[in-house]
Amino acid sequence: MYPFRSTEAKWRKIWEDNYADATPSIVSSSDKKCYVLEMLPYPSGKIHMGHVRNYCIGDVIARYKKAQGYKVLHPMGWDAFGMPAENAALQNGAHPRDWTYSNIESMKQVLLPLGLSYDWDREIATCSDEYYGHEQRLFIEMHEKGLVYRKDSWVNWDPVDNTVLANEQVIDGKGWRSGAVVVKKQLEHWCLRITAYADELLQNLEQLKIAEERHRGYAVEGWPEKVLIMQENWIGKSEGLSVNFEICEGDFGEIVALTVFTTRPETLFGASFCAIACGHPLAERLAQTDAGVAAFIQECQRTPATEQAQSTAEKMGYRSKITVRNPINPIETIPVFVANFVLMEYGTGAIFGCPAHDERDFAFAEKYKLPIRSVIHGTSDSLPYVELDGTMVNSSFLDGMTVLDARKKASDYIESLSSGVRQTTYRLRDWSVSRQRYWGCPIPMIHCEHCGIVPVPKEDLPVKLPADVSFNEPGNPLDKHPTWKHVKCPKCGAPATRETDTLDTFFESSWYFLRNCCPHDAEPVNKEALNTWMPVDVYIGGVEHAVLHLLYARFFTMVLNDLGYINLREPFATLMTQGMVCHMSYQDENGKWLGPDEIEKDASGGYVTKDGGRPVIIGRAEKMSKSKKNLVNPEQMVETYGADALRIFIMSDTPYEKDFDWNTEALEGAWRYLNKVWRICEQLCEKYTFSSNSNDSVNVNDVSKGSLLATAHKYLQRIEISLNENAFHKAIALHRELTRELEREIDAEQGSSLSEMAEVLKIWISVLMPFAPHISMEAYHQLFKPSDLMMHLPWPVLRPELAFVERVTIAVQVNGRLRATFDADVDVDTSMLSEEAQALSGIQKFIDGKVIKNIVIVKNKLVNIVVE
RNA sequence: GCCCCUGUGGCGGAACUGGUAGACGCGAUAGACUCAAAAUCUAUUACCUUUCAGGUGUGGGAGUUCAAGUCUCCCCGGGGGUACCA
Repeated sequence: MYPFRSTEAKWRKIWEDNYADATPSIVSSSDKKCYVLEMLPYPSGKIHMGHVRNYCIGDVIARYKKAQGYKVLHPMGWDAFGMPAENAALQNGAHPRDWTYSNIESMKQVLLPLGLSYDWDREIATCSDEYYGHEQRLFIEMHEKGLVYRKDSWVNWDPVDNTVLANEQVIDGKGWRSGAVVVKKQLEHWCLRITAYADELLQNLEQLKIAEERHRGYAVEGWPEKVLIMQENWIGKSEGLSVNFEICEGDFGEIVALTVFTTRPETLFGASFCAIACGHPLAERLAQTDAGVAAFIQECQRTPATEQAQSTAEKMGYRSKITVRNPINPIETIPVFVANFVLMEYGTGAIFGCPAHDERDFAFAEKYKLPIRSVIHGTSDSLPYVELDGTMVNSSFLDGMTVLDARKKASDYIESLSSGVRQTTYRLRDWSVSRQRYWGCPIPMIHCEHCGIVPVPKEDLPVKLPADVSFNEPGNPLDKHPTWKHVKCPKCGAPATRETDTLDTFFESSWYFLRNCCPHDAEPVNKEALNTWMPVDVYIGGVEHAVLHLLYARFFTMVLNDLGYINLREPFATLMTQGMVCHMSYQDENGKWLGPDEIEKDASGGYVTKDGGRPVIIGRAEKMSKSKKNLVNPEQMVETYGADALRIFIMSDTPYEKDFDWNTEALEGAWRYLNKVWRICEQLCEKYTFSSNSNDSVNVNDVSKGSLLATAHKYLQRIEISLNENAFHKAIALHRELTRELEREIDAEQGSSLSEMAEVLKIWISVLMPFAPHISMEAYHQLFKPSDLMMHLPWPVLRPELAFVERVTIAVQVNGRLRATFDADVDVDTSMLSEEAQALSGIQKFIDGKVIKNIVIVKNKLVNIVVE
């Protein structure tokens, strides 16, 4: 039995004592680097299987790259600010700092036994004054650049706790802790001008599709398509035209025209109505004189304000008494509706409707019997026709043009009339970073009655959080602190107050990957270190960060480039989003979640509750969560089966990007496999004595075809391919096949020479090392007894001439059905294949007495004989 | 609603540019070893039949092809994102 406990402890100690995973320095330009990074965890106190999966993926890549001779940067840190620390303070009186640091410590005690190759010397906790002090300096420099500003806008406000709540903390319109009805409150807060980068954030998505080859040495997918699409939608750029429709009747004071925004100016000739939002100034004016409009607006306001209710509400409109004139087609006037589906917040709060080419407008026109006039002759006659291929019709001077040409021409025309301007709108909003919370980075600003807002002088940084705070009163402890906020104005010396808002925790995670390159530098970042290590070559994390974190981090990189700190615009060359770790969940007949320890098998093999034998409903595998009681504790698994077994298991069976179904029996299978590996090693140690410097490789000419060494190289080649495409589960499957080949040779007692066997075993053990490092190191040392202790194993050098396949199996089909196979030399002449196939006895009976119409021969693959 | 992904044995999943479907693992069945159990090893494991052989099979239906899990069209199921964005 493989003594995994002692072996794993032994190797962890060796690695630790020898700083085996210290980040190497890059000395020459020929050094290849690889920066492997996993999204930094929040120190909640528990390491769960999702973390384990995330870090195992990163570690396999880091170790593989290291073995291949890359200089690898593989750091770990803690995203340590945030609300849970304050909630803990409220619940059990622990200081957020103590709570956070003790969680970090306990999580680290679970991570260390996994044998992850982190350079712990670079560990960062974002709540350290050192880290957030640098962050404050970046904030001030952004302020100097005009990228930070104060803004008045609406926030979720809990009137009992006197605090802003995040959207996630508003449940059914009530504060999650106080239960008070959350109100919208207008508040001054700090914003980052991310919209200034909207265009670049959007445009660069294109280049993120493919990772630049120089970072990996082979072509590889950059970012997953779905993440790129999500970011694109989030930024939501639309280019169009705002057009003024002259109001034909009535006097509305300063309002003489209705301005609408459109992305389809080419369809202006198809306009048959305009619609405005209930909150539009014109609607309010109309309501004063038109009781029908007023009643309609009231009716709309009865719909609950939740997004859910609004989006499912029926689309309704009310036809006002006024009409407007379409500037492109002034001989016609069209009616104006007040409509519940037009949003005041987007565009101008007014639209024109072209029913023939927009689904919603079409439905609206049918409902209110409005004209539907097609202006695009497209590839289909059914309406609405929303495609863009086609030619313009019924559109005066646009007739005959393509849609895109007409769009340009119509826009030019409207602009020449001064009836509108081209306009680009974005869905992306500036990033509000103020939080009325204690456990965050203090915003380094001072409010002075005389000088206004004054940044804290850089030499006074960091602005440290006070340790002595009370959570007994509601509201922001910083604001309530007796002394902390009172300072002198750095400019005029008059009494002034500190900003008591702290930064959103996404701020810390927006630049930690840069700090990781130079965690001990006196400056926020060190340009040379960034030039060396950035970009992150492989970034691994959950898809839930597809938009916010990854967008903010990209934004920061661009800003830090503009501030002169770094020489690149995009921080992450490749992004890998791993799937969730799921587990079977159980419920009783009342829907109460049951843990595995609360159920048992009954006589018929079904599950019942231990308590009372009530029936148990077995749910599908769901994401592990405390509430569903389907958690599996990683610590316990390492204790029972060892780190290597857990590592190899979690990388097996399922592609990394898909959800992973936990299965403790299969983990046991991985444990059995490692025991087998160990048993084989023990046998080999008895049988062979390898000289410690048996590094001379076997001459190719001395290796016989079909020998184990040739087989090992074939597997090495396939394993490399699998690893290069991040198909870790396939690499493990191939290793198991190779193990079987090795066992077969041992059983057969046949003949690889000593040096052949040495090379075979080096391949066999070294390719296992990224997955199961402890057992691999131990096995290697037992077998080869190197004179100096090794910290890592080098990746075996593939010998393509040995990996070359000499014999292939040819499939023989008759009329496309497989009837036989035979072996042939690779690349044998096609006519030979044909003859041999027809001569096979198993084939004769299918072709005897029939006319052969055709024979399809695919070299090295198959012969298909077509008869009759 | 729209967009994206996905559908292969009891289960997780393999299958390079269309070319032997089910690698590898889990589970299951039988056997060996054992006083017995565990561990280990061997064999079988898509389905059906008249089983030294043949037929059917990759959600369903059509099509292209000598050949379709793979390509095209239609339909159905599952998952995710997003939402009146003009």
